[in-house]
Amino acid sequence: MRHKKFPKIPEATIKRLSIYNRILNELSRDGIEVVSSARLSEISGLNAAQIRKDLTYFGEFGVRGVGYFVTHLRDNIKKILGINRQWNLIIIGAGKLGQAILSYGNLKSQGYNIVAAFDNDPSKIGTKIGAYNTPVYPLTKLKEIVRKNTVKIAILTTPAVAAHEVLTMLEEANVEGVINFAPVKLNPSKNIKISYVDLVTEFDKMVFKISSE
Amino acid sequence: MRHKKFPKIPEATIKRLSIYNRILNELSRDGIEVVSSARLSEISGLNAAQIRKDLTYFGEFGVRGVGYFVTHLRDNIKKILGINRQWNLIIIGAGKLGQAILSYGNLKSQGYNIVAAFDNDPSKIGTKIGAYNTPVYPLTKLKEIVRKNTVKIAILTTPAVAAHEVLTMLEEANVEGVINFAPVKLNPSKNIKISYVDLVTEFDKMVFKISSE
DNA sequence: GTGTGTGAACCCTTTCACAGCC
DNA sequence: GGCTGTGAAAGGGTTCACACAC
Repeated sequence: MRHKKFPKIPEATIKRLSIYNRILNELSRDGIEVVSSARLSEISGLNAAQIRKDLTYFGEFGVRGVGYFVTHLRDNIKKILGINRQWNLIIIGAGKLGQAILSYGNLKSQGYNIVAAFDNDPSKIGTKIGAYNTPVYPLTKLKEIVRKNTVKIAILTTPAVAAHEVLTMLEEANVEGVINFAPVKLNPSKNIKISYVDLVTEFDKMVFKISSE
Repeated sequence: MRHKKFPKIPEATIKRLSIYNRILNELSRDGIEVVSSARLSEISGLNAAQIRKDLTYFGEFGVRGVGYFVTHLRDNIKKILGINRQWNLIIIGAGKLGQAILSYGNLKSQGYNIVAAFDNDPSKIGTKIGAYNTPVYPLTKLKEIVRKNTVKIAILTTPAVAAHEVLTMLEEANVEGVINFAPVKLNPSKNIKISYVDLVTEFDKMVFKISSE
């Protein structure tokens, strides 16, 4: 309900806000207090007008003739994205990719807290894995742990064949969003958000770029 | 040089070709010989007209009133993308994420062969890591191994601070493309292709979607 | 009849150019 | 003077609708 007052925000704008947030964090760490859209353009490689337009979808954060105050803008972007607080996540599939994500410090430092991993491999259940010793549970515990930790987002790193079955369980547990690393289109029955991270297509795109010139 | 005869192909079309390839592989495995754009639309969730338009950028692969012959179309897409052969890759950064990619069977099965990993951690150098026992070398060996294996694509999974330094070395070794998992914009000096895989932005986008309704 | 191939229409996003404000 | 905010223009990509081929 919160942002429906902002109509028609391009998907790409959201992605760029996330990038601005990262850059502003770095500028803030370096003690820089004010930044212009021209400077942000240099750092990000994005068009300066685009940066200004992205920001004005959500308000007027800049000062004419001056620029943007770094921490003020950063804090506002965090609020807009909804990342001005911790998010509890779970991960389904404790294979290699799952373990890599569990150990990925950049998520932790951005407020993403993976509270549990799920797998059906009996040799994994009951152990703690990854850099932050995340406990591994069987999928029968899914509903309970989602409720206890108010988990809204699940990361799916199972093999493709298992993905749909897991999706049904996630829907039953009232998870609201799934970040899907399995190379299959998911067909959610409920109003659940799905996003796709597809590594093979990234490699294929790179091969095309290289091969086509 | 090969595809410059095809003018102005949307970036998104290339990504979809990769998806069509995956779906056609599955259809082929299931013994299905002919498929219509309507059926591909059901499977992929993409608009049928879009699918037809994507394909006609590169030729006329279909038969009116019939559809597309699965293996014929699949083989043509592979040729268009340049994935009708093996590609030797290297990975820089033998941390958790690097190891996960090294062990990711979907890349292997699509003809991506990671021949070596590079890291500066002395305790890793000389060992073999991941599901396919990939050898780990110091970065001083980069040029030699790239040349010996005709490597054109590198995967970058170092921490952000190291990324630029590594990029320079990759340029000197005449690598043509970099798939960058480090959360920094790279500024290549030579004509090297860079693509970005940014996990944190994916999570931020999902949080926005969930928070904004 | 059926399903592709495709110009035209539509829609969305980016970029320009400058008015407006510090 | 300098930099933001923003209508207007340009640019790209998607979808429609139907002619055309089997």
